[in-house]
Amino acid sequence: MSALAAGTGPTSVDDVLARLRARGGRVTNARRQLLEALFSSTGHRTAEDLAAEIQGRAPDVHISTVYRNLDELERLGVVVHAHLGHGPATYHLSSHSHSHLVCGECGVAIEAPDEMFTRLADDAESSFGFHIDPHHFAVLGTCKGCVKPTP
Amino acid sequence: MSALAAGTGPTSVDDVLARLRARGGRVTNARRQLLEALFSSTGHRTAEDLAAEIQGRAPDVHISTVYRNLDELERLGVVVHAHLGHGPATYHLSSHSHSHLVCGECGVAIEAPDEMFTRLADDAESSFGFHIDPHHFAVLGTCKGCVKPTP
DNA sequence: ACCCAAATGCGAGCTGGTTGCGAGAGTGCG
DNA sequence: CGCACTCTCGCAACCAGCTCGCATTTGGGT
Repeated sequence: MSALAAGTGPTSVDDVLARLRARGGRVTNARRQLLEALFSSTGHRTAEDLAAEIQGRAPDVHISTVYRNLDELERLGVVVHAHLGHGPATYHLSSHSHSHLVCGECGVAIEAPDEMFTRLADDAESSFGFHIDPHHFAVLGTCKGCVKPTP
Repeated sequence: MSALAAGTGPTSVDDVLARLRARGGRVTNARRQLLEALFSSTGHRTAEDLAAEIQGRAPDVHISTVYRNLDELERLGVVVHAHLGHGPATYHLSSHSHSHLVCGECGVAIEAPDEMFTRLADDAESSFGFHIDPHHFAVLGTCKGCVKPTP
């Protein structure tokens, strides 16, 4: 672990809002709603998904506001986004960050332990001086259940 | 290597055109141009890029035709596409297939030897029964030159 | 209570790619 | 060679997933 979250583990909605305020930011309804949506689930959420949940409670929070705030929270180190395939990006709290194995057939996303990547990381470092971030893009492949898809 | 290209190493434009014809497909100018563009370079080409080259010689080949033919060639096993980051997909002959390490700062794409992924592949297989395809999505990270970007 | 920068809602715009359609052109067959 | 069959093409419209400009609203320090 290194540049990942640099001591920025977000612990609660209020914690993040405080940090936002400390930075000169403001605590708005849209932000509180977004953070509540993010803290209330552990999974991979798309922006649209989050917007839909928020709009259930606060109908005129616009999706562009959701994008802007996800961006802002990402700059703050509170959330990260990852690409799990051809579809939309998924967002989650940086404290839940991990790598993914995504099945190209059925789309299932397996959360892989980081240790699985340490040897690849070492190799890339020693061969190319390249420091990998395995969290951002999923590794494509075929899952157990799809390995024999043609009946 | 296994499902990758199943004996389908394309050797020349005419070889592929013959295979296309054998399948009930037709040999058209757009297809010949596309194949020539693909065979004449080794790098990562975007659809737009290929279209531009083709349009230099055959101006009314439409980009949608390029997309459709890239698709078709992919189904044939002649080309593959890979995602090297947030931008457009890149296409190349399946015989040039390889993995990539892409720098999130400067965008450079390093072609990584497949052996670098064998241990990750083994781990994923034994832990999850998951068969990885490291060619399709690049691994993000930071390259040698960008590792100390803040002066 | 006042003020003003920060944030919002809204719609238009952008990139990358897909699709429906009618016209046109390869290819097998006679 | 010429016909017919159907594959493919060019085109424009469309779609997803974001992003941006702008006028308006609002949080919060004083």
